[in-house]
Parts: sequence; structure tokens; C-alpha cells
Amino acid sequence: MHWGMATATSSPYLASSRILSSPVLHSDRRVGGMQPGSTAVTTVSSGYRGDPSVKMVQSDFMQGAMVASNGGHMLSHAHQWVTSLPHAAAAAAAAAVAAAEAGSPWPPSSQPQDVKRGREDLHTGTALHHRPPHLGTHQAHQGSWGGSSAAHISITEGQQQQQSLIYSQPGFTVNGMLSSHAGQSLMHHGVLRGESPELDHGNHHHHHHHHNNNNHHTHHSQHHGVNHEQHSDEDTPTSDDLELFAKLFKQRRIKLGFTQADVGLALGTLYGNVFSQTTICRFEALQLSFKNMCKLKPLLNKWLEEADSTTGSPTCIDKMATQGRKRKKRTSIEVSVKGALESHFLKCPKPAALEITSLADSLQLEKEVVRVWFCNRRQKEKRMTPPGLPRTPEDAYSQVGSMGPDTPSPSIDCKRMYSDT
DNA sequence: ATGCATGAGAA
DNA sequence: TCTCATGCATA
Repeated sequence: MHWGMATATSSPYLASSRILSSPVLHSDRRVGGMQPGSTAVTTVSSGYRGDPSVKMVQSDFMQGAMVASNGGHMLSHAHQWVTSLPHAAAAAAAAAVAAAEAGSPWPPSSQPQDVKRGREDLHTGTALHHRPPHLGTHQAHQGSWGGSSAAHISITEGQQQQQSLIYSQPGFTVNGMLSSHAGQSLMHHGVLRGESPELDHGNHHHHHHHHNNNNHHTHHSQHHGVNHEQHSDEDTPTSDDLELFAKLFKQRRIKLGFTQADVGLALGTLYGNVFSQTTICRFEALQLSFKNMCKLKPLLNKWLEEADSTTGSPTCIDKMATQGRKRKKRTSIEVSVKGALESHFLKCPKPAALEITSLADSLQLEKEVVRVWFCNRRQKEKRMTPPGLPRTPEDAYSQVGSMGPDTPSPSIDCKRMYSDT
């Protein structure tokens, strides 16, 4: 029950003001003819994914090209991916510089152009070799980190294959001195040496089932509930470790006065991997896959060390301006429709293409939307399910049914056509 | 805090 | 085509 619940904490972060990039001129016209009871409102209707020719990218620069090549025959469906052109100049400049010196493959859009600075001097030098030339004045941008990063996160289970999760910057330091396999020294425990007065002392650990990890010396020191295992290089943290860490992390983060977004940016500055507020949030709420949690933990752990070792640095808490990116407008699915999707999901979590199509049809939704909905639903369903770890019904969802913790294969064939409506 | 979306890879 | 990691945009 702790793993899936995100306590209603008032967002400590300031909502970034989205500048008025451009008026969303949407003239959404679904010629298909929808019934009076539209099931979902999408500001856009099509032309994004199924059509390579007009495949839009989020990169600003692409827009122009696209438009040009298309001669603008795609304006039937007003694209709301209006580029946020205003900041272009500065951004471009910064990006150019960054790219030039670092060869960053990132589209200019991803660049955390200047803004956000202040606390970024919390580079303690453990992993940083060359520190950014202070940013006291203007766009300090980010091109300073070397591409260290925790390159390898070897999860021993290997039941869920993942690919490269490392986005080290192929800049100049790809292998310079900080070879990526320096992962060993990446994390040294020591974070929880006893700094967190309010959270640690046991009072929050309930019980718990157990977990089957390879290496765990089941030794519960009930009195101390703080620091313990979860460090070293190759030990895969247990779910409990992660849970505990996440809690501690959040607590410390807040105490230090950082927002989730701050952390995300800091990680970028520190390791070259920028993360969004979303990811940090999900980490704290343990809403990531077990594997993903494991990958992120070392990074956050490191940040935490950095952060509190730097406590005292006069940071000018400045806010950042989020330059707007535009992508397909989020489709909001009506509640009733969601209900329908939900029930179908229960019957069949993995509908075949045809089923998706018909479902989409009956719900008057784009097939893509439905497909994606199922994908997301499945992801949510899985959430964290440590390999071999019996999922705790109390935690995530309760999959009523006769399936035990080992839920073999829900590959139940569900070939059914529903003709509701 | 989350819902819907995008993309790179693995099947 | 699905899975996974992530994130913009939103509520």
C-alpha cells in the first residue's frame, strides 16, 4: 500500500509558467463525423504517427523543413505542434555552442538552456573533473559535465531485457579519464549515515513479505531502521531498500529545498542525464519499474550526497522558464470511455490489433489512442514488479482472480467482439 | 501527481 | 507490435 500511493503532498515546486508560445489554433475537424457525444477531445486528429511523410519531430528546426516539404497540405488538421519560436534565437545560439563543444546529439529543444543555475555549483568534485566556469552572469547552459554517468547497471535478473539506459554524452569525455565502467566507485554508501533524524527511526516499517533477491542477508535491525545495505556495486537492492531510499530521498530533497525538477536538472549537470520532474516524482513514489528504480537510485543517491555535502552554499533559488515544447495535444478521454477501456482491459489486457481497431471504432477513438492507452495501462499494471518478487496485492493493484503471486501467463485468449453502444 | 505520448529496441 | 523508459501537458 505504500508502493503505489503517492501521498497528497502539495507540490513544493513552483509551477513553471509556460510562456505563451503561440495561440493554439486548433481547428480540429474530424470529418469522420462524430456523434454528439464525442468521446474524447483531441485538439488534433491525425497525421502524426502513421504518416512518415509528415512525421513531426519535436525538434524545432524540423518544423520548418516539414512545412516546406509538405507545401502545407496538412493543414486540414491544424497541427498544434506550433513551434515555440520566440526563444529560438537564444536557444539556438546556446545549443549551437553546446553542440559545437560537446557534440551533443540532443535536439536544441532538450537543452536546458541557461536558466536554472544557482545551485548547480553543488558539484563536489567527486565525479566532476572540470567544473563549469561559473554561471554568475548569463546562460551558463549545461555543457559542462563529462560523460561519466553510471554506465552500467547490471541487474542480475536479466529477465526483463532492457537496452541502453545510459545516455552518456558523447562529447569529449566519452572515455577520457572517466571511463564509463567506473561504476564501481560510483556509489558508496554513506548517505544514510544517520543524517535523517525525522524519517529514519523505525516506525514506518511495517512488515513486508520478503523478497527473493540473490544477496540479502536477512537481518533486520529493528531498532535502527536506517542505514543499511544497498550500496556496493553489484548488489541489487531489494524492494525494501528502494522503498526506504525513495522515502529518505524525498525527505532530504525537500529539506534541502529542492524541487523534483531541480533534482532532474542537477542530475543532468552532474552526470549528463537530465531527468524531468516526472521521473523524479515517479521515483519517489516508486512508480517506476524495479529495474528503472535500480538504475536511478545510484544517481539520486549521488546527488543526495552532493547536495547535502554542499549544504550551505548560498544558492539563489531562481526559477526557470520552461521553454515550451509542443507535441500532439493530449487526448482527454471521457470518463465513460475510460470505463469501457478499463473493462476491456480486465477482460483482455493485450488486445490484438483487430480488437483494438474495433474497440477504437466503437468508442470513436483513434486506433492509436486506444493502442497507446492499452500500452500505458499495461505499464501501469506492471509498475514495479521485481523479478520473482511476489507482487503484493495491497501495494499495486489487486488482481482478483485465481492467480497467485506467480501469475503465470495471463495470456488468456480474449477474442470477443463487443457490440455495445 | 498523472494521463496520454513518443521512440528505441526486442521479439 | 509490444515493452520500457521518459516526459510534456494537465488536473
